[in-house]
This record gives sequence, structure tokens and C-alpha cells, in this order.
Amino acid sequence: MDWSIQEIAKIAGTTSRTLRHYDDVGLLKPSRTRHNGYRYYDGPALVQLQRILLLRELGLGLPAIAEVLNRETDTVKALSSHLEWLAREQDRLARQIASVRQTIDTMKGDGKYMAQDMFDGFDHTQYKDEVEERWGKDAYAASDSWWRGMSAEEKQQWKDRSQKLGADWITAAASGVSPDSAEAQDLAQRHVAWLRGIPGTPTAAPGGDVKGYVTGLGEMYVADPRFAANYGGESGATFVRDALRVYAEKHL
Amino acid sequence: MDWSIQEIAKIAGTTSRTLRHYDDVGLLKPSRTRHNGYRYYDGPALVQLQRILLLRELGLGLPAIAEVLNRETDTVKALSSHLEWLAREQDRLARQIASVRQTIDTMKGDGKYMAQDMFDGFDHTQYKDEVEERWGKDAYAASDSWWRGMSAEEKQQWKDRSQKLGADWITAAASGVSPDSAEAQDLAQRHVAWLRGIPGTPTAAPGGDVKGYVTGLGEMYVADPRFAANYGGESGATFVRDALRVYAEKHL
DNA sequence: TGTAGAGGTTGACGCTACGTCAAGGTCAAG
DNA sequence: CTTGACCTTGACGTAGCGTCAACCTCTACA
Repeated sequence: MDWSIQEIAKIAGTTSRTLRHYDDVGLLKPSRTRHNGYRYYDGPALVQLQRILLLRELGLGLPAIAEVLNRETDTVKALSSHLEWLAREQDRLARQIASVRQTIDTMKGDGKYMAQDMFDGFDHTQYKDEVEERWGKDAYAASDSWWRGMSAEEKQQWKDRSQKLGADWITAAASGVSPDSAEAQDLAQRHVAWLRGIPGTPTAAPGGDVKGYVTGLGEMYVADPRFAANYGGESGATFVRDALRVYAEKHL
Repeated sequence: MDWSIQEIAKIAGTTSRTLRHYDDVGLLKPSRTRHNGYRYYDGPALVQLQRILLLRELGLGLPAIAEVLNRETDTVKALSSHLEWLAREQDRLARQIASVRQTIDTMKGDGKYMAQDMFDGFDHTQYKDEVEERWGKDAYAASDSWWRGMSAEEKQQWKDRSQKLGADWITAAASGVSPDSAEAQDLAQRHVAWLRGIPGTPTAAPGGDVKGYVTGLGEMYVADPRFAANYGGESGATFVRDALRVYAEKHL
């Protein structure tokens, strides 16, 4: 007693194309093939097929299923490692969802400022997780509310100021002057003043390690291409870092 | 001021291949292309690229990103619908994880758990020999994995359904109606539908020997006291057999 | 000025698990 | 013998690039 390809497809709730595919990849061969090429499947083949479909529903890939079926490998082990993968996926999804939510909220909060303001290198929500990880939730919350508390005009001003600073750094770096030149040191001073406008920046108050903060930031500009991009790439960021280091040594 | 393909790739944290791909699909064209074919990108292009990469990190597909960039679609709208998709994915993942966990737990579980859960009137292992004889050596394993793949809740539902079916058969048999009565035939139909829920049952096969299978099962219910017990003993099983035979004759 | 070496280009295949034609052979029924 | 349902084997398409392969181009150095 056996069935044609369409018949078991219906019985098992799949398609004939899938069965041909399984045949092609060697996952499930027909129990019998007639001289005309027609595939026929019997009971045990149906059972195998149902096992395959079950494992597939659990999310296993065809090669993994083949391993389980052919090599008699431990199903529990296969499922366990698969479970880890699922957990990682879930985690990634959760963070992505949080990220998207945050982005939507921010965009809704200020409607059209997003197109220009969010994506031009001054997006703080983009790095929410990272900021929280590095400096804590409070730091992010403070930064966020600081930014949101600004009017559109203020935001624009801040953005312009930031952009001009970045542009001037790039120009200076490209001009070939040295990081300890007066020009570069002027920029460094401006940069520090700019930083003080951001909440969370350590002050000269007791316990505030301004020097370490500024030099550390410089390193980050070089190390992180996302920051480096603001200063014309790695070479520009290197210039900024060096200038900041010199400035910090002298004045902080 | 512009950058070569490798340079912006580094600045933006991606690869030159990706940039060529974006060029190919029309997502991001170089700001300038020299006669030798070399691609060069300027500041605005970098900004666009960063927008693209952000949206991509949020999980949007390239076509969706293209829509957003072309202003054909509101970004919030795009992200919102994407969020729905993400939520569905998360839900699917969660259920898949629960399913896999359940399967693993049950498979890890020692005989005690299984004995308790399965030997209370719905023991499919009880029919191991018959199943193997009819369907092959792997049949029991498949049926077993089918059963263990169910969540506790699903198992309970299955058990309830099975129990109710048996109880209804007993009631019908005791009421004295004939096997070809509407009531009995309704039960037969339910019975066949119930059988469809068990993997290995050829009930959906148009050309398969469904009729023989069902009538054969009926005979088995009568012949085997372990089966008969589910239908109130031999007399009850006889009633079931007769009703099934009539039903199979008419509808299968 | 010849030549290495770094970096650029355009194909084109690979990956997942099949869906979806396309062109043509097979089979049961009227 | 025709019709229509069902079967076969290719072969392309999918998402987003990674990864050769084969072949320019530019810069730097002996």
C-alpha cells in the first residue's frame, strides 16, 4: 500500500514540490520509483516525513534534521543547541523591538525633526543601549530628556554648532597643521566647551576627572568609526584625539 | 571632499561590497563616478548611507528603506508596520521556544513522568505492536515524538477529546440505537476526524485504503480487549465496529 | 621607467527552502 | 482517440550580500 506524491503531500499537509526537494537533497527518498520516474511512498516513508515536518516546525534546518534522522544523533542535543539559537534570536528581536519603539516615539515626539536631526550624526537614541551599557540608565535618561527638552530652534542651533565644529576639525586636519598648533588647540578648546553643553560631562568640581574624560573621548573617536565619521574618518579622528590630548595635558 | 569606496565603507562601518550592492539596486548611488568606473562618495552620500544602515539595523528590508528614502512612505508608518511584523515574529519565536522546551523536557523526563502521563487510558505505547506491524519499525517512534511534541495543555485537550469520544460511544451503545442511526453515524464521523489527528492515519488519502483502515480498526477494537475497554467492553466495541463499517461504506 | 602592491571594476556562484512557471511524458476515463 | 489530471525534469527567483575570479588603475619605489 503506497501513495502517489500528491497523496502523501495532502496526507502530511505539505506540497509535492517539497517532497521532490527532500528527494533531491536526500532527506527523504521515495520508497519506490517506477520506471516512468513516478515517486511512490509507503507507510514508513510517511512516518519519516511526519518526523521531518515536526522537526521543521520546531525550526530545525534541513541539514540538522538529516543529522537527527540519519546519524541517530541525540535529538535532545540537537534541540538543545537549537534552543540556544532561538534564545539568541529572541534576545536580538527584543532589543530590535525596543529600538524601533524608541525611534518611533522619538519621531512622533517631534514629528519632522527626524529626517534631518536623527540621522546626521547626532542621534543619541541610536546608541541608547550602548550609552546605557557604558554610562548607565540615568545617563541616557538625562541625555534624552535634555535633548527632548530643547525647542526645535535650540536643537537646530546645537546641531549647527556641532556640525560646524566637526567641519572645522576636518578642515584643520586636512590643512596639515600639527595637533599642538595654535589652530588645533583653539579647536580643542571649542570642543571642550561644546562638551560641557552636554549633560553628564564631568565638571571641574571635586571628583570630576575632566582630563581623563576628554582624552578617553578622543580615543573613542578614533576607535569607533561611527564617531570617527564626524571628523572625516579615522585620520581626522586621530588628529582630533591628538589635539585633545595635548589640550587636556595643558589645561585640564 | 569625497571618499573612495573603501574609505566610506570604513567610516560608515560596512563593506565595499555592500556599497556596490546598494549601487546596483539603486539604493545609494555614488556622488561621482570617474571614467575608470571608480566610485566616489561625498558628505551627503555618507549621511544617506548612515540613514540606510540605521534603518537596516532596525530590521527594515532594502525595498522598504528605499521607500522611506524616496519619501513615498512616512518613516513612522514604515517603522510601525515593521514593528507589527517584529511582534508577530517575537510571538512565533516564543511559542516555538516553548514548544522545543516542552519537547526536550518530555524527552529528558524519565519513565516515571511518562508512565504517569501516558498510562491512564490514552496510552499510545499500548498499541506499539499493532502500530509497528502496520506501519513499520519507526512508527512507534514517530507516534511517540508526535505525542511528546505536544504541550501539556495540548495533551490534556487530546485526552479530554478522546475520553469524551469513548464516553459518547458507550452512551450511544447503551441507549440501544442502531449502528446506522444518525446518532451513531455522527459519532463515527467524529471518530474518523479524531483519527485524522493521529499521524500515520491515511484518512486524507483519496485513493488510499481509508476504508480498509477504518473497518480494520473496528475489528481490532472488538478483537482486542485492551481496545474494547475504551468502548465499554466487547459489546460496546462491536457497536463501534458496526457503526464504523457503515460509515466507511458510505463515506470513505 | 619598469614593476610591485594596493585597490578598483564587473561578472557570477553560493546560501535557505522551496514557489512557480515551462515543456513535455503518463494514465484512467469517456 | 481525446481530454484532463497528474507526473517528470530543468531552471529561475527569493534577501543581502560574501567570496572568488579575471582583469584594470594608480601610486610609490628602485
